[in-house]
Amino acid sequence: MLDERKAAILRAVVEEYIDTAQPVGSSHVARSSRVHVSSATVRNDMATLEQEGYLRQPHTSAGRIPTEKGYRFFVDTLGQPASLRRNDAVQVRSFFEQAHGELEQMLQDTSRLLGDLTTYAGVVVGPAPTEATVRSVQVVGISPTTALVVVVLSNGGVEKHTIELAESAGDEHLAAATAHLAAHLTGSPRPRLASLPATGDAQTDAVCTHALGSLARDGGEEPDHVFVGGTSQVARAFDAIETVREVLGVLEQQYVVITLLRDVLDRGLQVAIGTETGMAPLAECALIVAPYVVDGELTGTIGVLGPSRMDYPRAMAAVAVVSSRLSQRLTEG
Amino acid sequence: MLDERKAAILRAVVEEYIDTAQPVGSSHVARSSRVHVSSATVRNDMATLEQEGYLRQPHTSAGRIPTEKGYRFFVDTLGQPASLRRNDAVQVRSFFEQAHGELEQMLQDTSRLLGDLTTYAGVVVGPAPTEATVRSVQVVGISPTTALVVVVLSNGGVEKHTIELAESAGDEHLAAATAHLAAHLTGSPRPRLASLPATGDAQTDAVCTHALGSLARDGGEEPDHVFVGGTSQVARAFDAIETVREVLGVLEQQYVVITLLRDVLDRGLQVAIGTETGMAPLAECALIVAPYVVDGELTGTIGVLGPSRMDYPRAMAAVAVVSSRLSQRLTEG
DNA sequence: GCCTGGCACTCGGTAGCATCGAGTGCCAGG
DNA sequence: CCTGGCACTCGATGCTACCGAGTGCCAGGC
Repeated sequence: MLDERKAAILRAVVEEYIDTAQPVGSSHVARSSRVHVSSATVRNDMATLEQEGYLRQPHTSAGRIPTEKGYRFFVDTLGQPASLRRNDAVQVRSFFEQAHGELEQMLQDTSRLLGDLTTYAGVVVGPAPTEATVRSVQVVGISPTTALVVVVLSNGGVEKHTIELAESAGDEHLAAATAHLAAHLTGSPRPRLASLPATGDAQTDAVCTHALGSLARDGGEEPDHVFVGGTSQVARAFDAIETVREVLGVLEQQYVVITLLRDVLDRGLQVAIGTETGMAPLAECALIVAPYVVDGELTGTIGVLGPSRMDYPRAMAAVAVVSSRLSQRLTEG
Repeated sequence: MLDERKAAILRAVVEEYIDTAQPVGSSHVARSSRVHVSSATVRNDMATLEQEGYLRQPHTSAGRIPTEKGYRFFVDTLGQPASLRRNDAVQVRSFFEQAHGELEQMLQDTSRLLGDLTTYAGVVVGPAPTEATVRSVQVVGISPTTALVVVVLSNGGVEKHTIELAESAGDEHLAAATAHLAAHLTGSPRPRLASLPATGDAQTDAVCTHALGSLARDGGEEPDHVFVGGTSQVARAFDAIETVREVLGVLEQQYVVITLLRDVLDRGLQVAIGTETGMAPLAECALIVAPYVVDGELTGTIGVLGPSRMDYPRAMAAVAVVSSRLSQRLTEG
């Protein structure tokens, strides 16, 4: 479609623009080592590239800026994926070596790691709790009339739900309920809506009903956890404060972020540029996503959100490495 | 200290500046209904107020802007606390009526509520886990060589820690460890570093040691949870993008945020203005804090971070109401 | 003695204008 | 088909003039 020289010129423009954020003129490209033709020739080719929609001019007598199509071409023809810089690789390694503690905390930290590596915003969507099976159920009394239902899932996730008991239930009822729930739920998928056979004891049954109800209610609609790290990077990545506002506004809406990442991934994309994200406020952004996998099962998504003039090779390398290391870390336990 | 008229003028300047973000001239103040003197008189008083450090001029021949001392005076003489607007009150009420589910999720949502109410950034510091006593301990096997230690605390918090077992321990050992740990830890404060008497079974002891070690390690240094809502509001509150970057940078550092709120509260302040926060990047900010209380015990802190020209009455009302409703909600279970 | 109207002065912001230069499109020649 | 050359465009920069909101100060009046 594009001959070799035009492709090289386009690539040079994209790279230069990513680097400087300034419209790129023909002489810059001509001087760049890759192309050995005069600036006049570059001008002609650039005019063609503009006609074909890869470049655009902010105004006459200014240099060129890549369009979405231009970035898309650049990304699609990147050749073999870049590897991380040495420093970044060290940072990733040491992060995962010392990562420990709660899953949520680790995912939160991972989003921050992504932000640090790329200087854009890092996003991590937690494992979907509904896909795991129940490993353990326990009802713990907190006060005379409240109890906590703690459910441990096979993927290492823990859910807790506060339930209120109309009349104070004794410890023996809680214990009976724990046993009853454990007997019927362990090994099955996380319940959304279900009922259990009666135990014969009214109080115990009441506790079980409350517990199940709370599991179904909260879990059914409860969104997956989303962690966003490096929001201040967003303010650094854009000059226009209005853009910063819009992007931060999007990142604040957990549900939107989840949907966004899912959609992009579902369309089989690794990179979504500008309108490809499907969100108007992200017109000047690009999003890089990758799934992560626990025990061979696709569980969550990570991503990086930056300006469309982001350093794609570097960001893609970072996302790839982090998703693979995260999968590995979560799989091994 | 300040005679009645000067105080009124100062208040008028502060209010006008909060409203318009423009330096306030003497004629504006004179026209404002509160003061019935000529602009010349106002000018004289404003000159005095400037000498005494309550106001400053961005440059000669411009209006006046409040200094930190000016804001401080304004806040200190606010009289009886404002109450929420009708809409806001409704929003708070409905929020706490439908609040349910996990504690973390609720605190997260609360930070967002604070952001929405005030149009600044809302901050919630979770209950300190170390102050609670252990209600229940359970060891659950996840894979042959990994297990999850789940600890339920008396304040409704749940901690989980992944531990890796050198050699695969059978379910019976996990059960024995659960029983052993439960027997010795239930009712005591969350362990930081402790050892248990041996059970006589080597494998069970190994599990217990791992579990305790992980509790001590992760919990000891693990910071409290911090939730920040409404970061995009920060971008709306300041014109200078550089300020936005700095403030967002601060809000990203969980540890810094915790320390900040604690410090302010420890100094007995309800409002910290500019340098009173003790943080250079927050020179143009103001912070409103309030503790919240569960079962009569001081557990966490909420706050609002905005520009020093924030709408203090409104923000203070929001923080007061939310902290009280949150306390109530958490106390009743 | 304090307030007020009046007046000269300051100085940031805006508009108009000339200049500069990076960049373009196009053309004729090798 | 590439290239050097040339006329042209137009945002950015710098300068000047001007406007007006705002100030400080002073003299007069209640």
